[in-house]
Amino acid sequence: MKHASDKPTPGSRRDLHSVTLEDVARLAGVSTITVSRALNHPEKVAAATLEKVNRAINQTGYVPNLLAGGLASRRSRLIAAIIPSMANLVYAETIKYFSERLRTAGYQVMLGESGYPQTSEQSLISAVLSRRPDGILLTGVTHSNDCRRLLLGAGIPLIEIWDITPTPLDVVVGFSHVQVGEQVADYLVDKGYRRIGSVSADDRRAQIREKALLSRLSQHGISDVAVSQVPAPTNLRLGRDGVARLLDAGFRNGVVVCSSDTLAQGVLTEAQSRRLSVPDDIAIIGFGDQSFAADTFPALSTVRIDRPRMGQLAAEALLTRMAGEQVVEPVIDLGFRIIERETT
Amino acid sequence: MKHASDKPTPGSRRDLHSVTLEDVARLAGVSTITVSRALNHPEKVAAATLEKVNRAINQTGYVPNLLAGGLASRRSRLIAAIIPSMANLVYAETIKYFSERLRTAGYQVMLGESGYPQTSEQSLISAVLSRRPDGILLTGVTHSNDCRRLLLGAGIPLIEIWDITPTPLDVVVGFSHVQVGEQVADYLVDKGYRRIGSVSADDRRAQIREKALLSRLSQHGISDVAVSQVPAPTNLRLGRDGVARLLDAGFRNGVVVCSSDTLAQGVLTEAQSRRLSVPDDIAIIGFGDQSFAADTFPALSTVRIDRPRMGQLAAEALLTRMAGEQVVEPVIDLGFRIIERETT
DNA sequence: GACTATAATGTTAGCGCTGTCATTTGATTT
DNA sequence: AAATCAAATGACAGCGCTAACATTATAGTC
Repeated sequence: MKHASDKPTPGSRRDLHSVTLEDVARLAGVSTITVSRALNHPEKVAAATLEKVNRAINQTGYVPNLLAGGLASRRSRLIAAIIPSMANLVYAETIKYFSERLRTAGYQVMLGESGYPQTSEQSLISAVLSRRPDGILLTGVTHSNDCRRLLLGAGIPLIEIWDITPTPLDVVVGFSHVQVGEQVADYLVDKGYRRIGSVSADDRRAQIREKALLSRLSQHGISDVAVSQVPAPTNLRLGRDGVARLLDAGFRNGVVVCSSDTLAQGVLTEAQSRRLSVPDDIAIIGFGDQSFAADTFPALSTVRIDRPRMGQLAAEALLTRMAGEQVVEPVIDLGFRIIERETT
Repeated sequence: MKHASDKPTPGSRRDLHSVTLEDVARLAGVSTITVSRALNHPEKVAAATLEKVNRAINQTGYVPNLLAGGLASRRSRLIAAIIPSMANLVYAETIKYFSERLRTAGYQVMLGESGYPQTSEQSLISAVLSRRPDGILLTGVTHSNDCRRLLLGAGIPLIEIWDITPTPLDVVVGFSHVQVGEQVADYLVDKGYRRIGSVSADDRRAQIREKALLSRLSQHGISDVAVSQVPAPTNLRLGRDGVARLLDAGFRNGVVVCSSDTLAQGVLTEAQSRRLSVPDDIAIIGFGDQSFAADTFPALSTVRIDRPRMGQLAAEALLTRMAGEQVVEPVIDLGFRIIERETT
């Protein structure tokens, strides 16, 4: 028997929340299923009944229990989004648009961070799946075999983003990091740069871009590229330190390719602190076109990814798949654009 | 009997996941409750049985269903954290430490963003409560009456952060924004500054700091403070524009107080673009001591909030409350520290 | 060796909701 | 007026799990 103490102290196990559908139904003088319908399929309920039910809901302060609802209907209305890190705004923006679209469709997005080395991606995915999400958004296209098995086994729609692959688990929305590296190489050579340096994070996609950059540069006859690797996640300090190594080794009058705008801003800062003129003494190109890139001084040249669109398209694709339909084009290449501003 | 088609197409409604406790129990030759115990209270199960069960779990690829578990046990092992915006790294870091601690205790943290004007905080909280979290972290201490009612009615532990109040809903971990404003005023006056400007976001806590700043300054006999308000969330551009208004109105040889480090970085950038020397022509102080603050050029003076500690203490308090215990000190003032670097 | 304490496991009854199918009601048709 | 149909509502079972109690096996006591 639940026993009420005088004060509804939060944390007391006496679940004030246990206003259930049944309580509402009783008050409204209808059956529980009618209340359920009033909530989930109001069009199937007579207007007068609907009103009675709504009044009862307000009176009781009823808050539906989606654990129960999800269990019964096998639809949790939960979407899991797995990103490397919340601390990287590059992902945050995609997720923002993704969530926004899904929220309007009645889903809640739950975030999972895969960037923690302590917990394996495998156990993250397990934890996430135990909430029985209706769909999953994954950042990146590389997954261990165990993860693939888990994910595929869940039998729910899977969207991969931030990369592209001819063989997605289900649907992929992204762009080619190889192409980014190559086009940046072409762009820089085209602009007349011959001395080229790279400050790049050690994460997989940054490495792919760098590798593609280097290989394309060597096709252009440039093979003595100064490379400085820094650990992900990136920050101003890492950019400064990364370019400092290059500079201290004599790098000058060239362009530094950075694997993120944050790194690029660090490079810019270091250049300023050494009274180097940008882009004359040292040119810089970033990656991501984050909001601050246009507003640094001088304004940062970078590679623009349409992150809002990535989030929206991912959401649309997921919605389509969750409706049980096939997506017309399961591999969506968003492309990218080199934005020339003042640092190159 | 589950029937596998050739390809386990994700999205097909045939729930491959429906490996249940019962399947595992049958395979292991025990009852379902024993499997449940092996998972949740392994110390109560004989070692040999535990091994049998684990083998069966691996063989079947069983993934627990926390919707069912949560419904039955009335413990979802879910914590909701409500922050104004993911896009603000100031919150992200607190949340990071908060989540980390809770993860080790077996909880998952679900994020909710309250910063979206479209959806009311009220409906956000409703949505969140419908997942029956075991606890909630709230950013800020100001809530509408409806929200208070909802939150208190949920009967779960509530932690408020990023501010302080003598009357928390349950437990609050934060610091006094009024004190920040006052101490910054004292510090600047003490340093000899007499011309003072403010570039501040229009969010509640920033406004409190600004108000306290102004009122303390006027106690010091300084009342002609140039104020420039910008909309939250802040970014570099807003900082530049905000200070530009001040500068264009003739502000010079003074210090600009910013409501965030991001804004301060924008001010710094604008100063650079105008070839103003910092701190001589214009001094700057930020707020937050985000990771980049120490690495700008010149390095940014700011107000340090111990965000990791805020997250950890919030987690500890929540854990204590969820264990049914009372927190010794329900109002935890973390304080803050003015960090003098090179811009003041 | 009968008796008690303890550890290990099982049985039963829901948790709060929704899918499915059944029933009732009133309107429409012929 | 009987037959037909759609709209509105309800009864019932069960989603997958665990709390609470019941039972059985094992060890410890005198």
